[in-house]
Amino acid sequence: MDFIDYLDSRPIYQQIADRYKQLILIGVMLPDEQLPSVRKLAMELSTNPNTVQKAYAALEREGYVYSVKGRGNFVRANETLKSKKKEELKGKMIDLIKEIQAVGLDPQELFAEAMEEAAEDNRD
Amino acid sequence: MDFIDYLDSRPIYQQIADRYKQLILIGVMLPDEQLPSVRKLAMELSTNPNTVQKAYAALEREGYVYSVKGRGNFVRANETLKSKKKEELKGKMIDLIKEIQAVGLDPQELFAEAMEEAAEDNRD
Amino acid sequence: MDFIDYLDSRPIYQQIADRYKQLILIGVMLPDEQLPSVRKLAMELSTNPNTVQKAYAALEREGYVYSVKGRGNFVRANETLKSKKKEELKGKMIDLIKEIQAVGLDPQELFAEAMEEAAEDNRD
Amino acid sequence: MDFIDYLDSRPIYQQIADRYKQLILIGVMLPDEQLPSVRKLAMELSTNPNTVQKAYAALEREGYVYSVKGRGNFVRANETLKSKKKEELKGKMIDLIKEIQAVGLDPQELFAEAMEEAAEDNRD
DNA sequence: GTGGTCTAGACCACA
DNA sequence: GTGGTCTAGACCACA
Repeated sequence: MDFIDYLDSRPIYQQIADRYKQLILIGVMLPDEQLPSVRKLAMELSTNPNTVQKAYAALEREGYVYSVKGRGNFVRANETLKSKKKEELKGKMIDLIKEIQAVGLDPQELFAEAMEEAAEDNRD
Repeated sequence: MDFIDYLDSRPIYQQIADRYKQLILIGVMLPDEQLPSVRKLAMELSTNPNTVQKAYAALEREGYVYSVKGRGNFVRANETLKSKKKEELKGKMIDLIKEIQAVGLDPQELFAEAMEEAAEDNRD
Repeated sequence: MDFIDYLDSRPIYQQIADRYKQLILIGVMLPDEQLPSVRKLAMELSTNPNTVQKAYAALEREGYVYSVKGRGNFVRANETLKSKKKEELKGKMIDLIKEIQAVGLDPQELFAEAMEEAAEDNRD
Repeated sequence: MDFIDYLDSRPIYQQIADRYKQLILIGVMLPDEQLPSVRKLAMELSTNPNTVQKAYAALEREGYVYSVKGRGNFVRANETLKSKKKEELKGKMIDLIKEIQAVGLDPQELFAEAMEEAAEDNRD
């Protein structure tokens, strides 16, 4: 259950937030389901409560969860979340496409090759 | 000629390195051509010489330039550079594809939409 | 009858107190009418009795109800209540007006626009 | 220059952020002007650098400043900021209007009285 | 020097 | 018990 990767260049609070975004978007965590308490998750991940707090604050700010004082953090009904995440990912894809074009390569070809390799990785 | 964008989230040394990588890959800078001296470029960009030094070090480490003590930095023959850059970009693309799949979206569809929007941006 | 909104940023005890203030001010609850017991209301709202207790204490402190030991909580005669609430709201309005002026906007114009939008919301 | 008010119910980081929002919106701080460094402002306000950091992070997230690693935080060109702030304030005004209507008072009348009193306060 | 992240630990409001 | 804020102090990347 330990999903912190110290080799990952993303800061810890970001990894935690990203992980929960994913769990919410794919429906593993359902609306109004409670997230682990700040302290409990900090213990489980052997990290500092402040770090978890920072992750939860980001999740609330971006509309993934709502926080009730004295009760805990809960998953928000995710009406628009998926399309928001899609826009975010599309933005990343556009940036990458431009970077590819900037050095004179063909995005379509590179995408196709990457899809193949990604499929191979998944088979492992 | 000022190619530093302070609104860009990449650190400055990274922006400088990326810019020269691009110039070399697309052939604007030719093999054995000399890069501006650290001091001169630092002046031109009104940035810290340490920063330019760091960018040049990165370029050398990644094989884009070679450095001659007391003479300066020069563009390497770019035989294998292009394929190396391609691998780097493919790696990024694979990561992004996995992120897209992780939230249950279709990479092919998202790529197609991103290509359209990137084309629109270029028309501006 | 459940008037707690977990998406509301106000703490729960505050929401309960505000709700009763409103019921009393508009005359739905009449002078000397008894409020539900702490336990009963806590059950109805599936919340903590401490929370209801805190709401009732606030109502008493602000003069909306009086408490009789061993009997319960009762609505106070609302002679001056309405004008007190009005002063409270006017205080909030003054703060908001000052905040609007502090950034160089026109309170009158903003108020007019807000009134229109509030009317639209009510039509829903 | 000390703009922290310990009697204010807003948290310190919020007060700092609000103060700079105001300075930027009314044009006291101009685009690309540098904010005091995190450490320096913390010293000036006798508060903790983390608290200032939190305020600056909020300002960046909301588009008021941009942050350059190793250089500092700078005011962003405020094209859309003013209209964003206006919407924020209008939202507050709408909430307040609804609260006024909920207890059967007349928002227009209360607004007029508040304007008068706000004017008196300013004369002090 | 600059900003950003993190730990350890305290304290408060709230349920 | 819960979340939120804050202090003190360390450490890292970057300019």
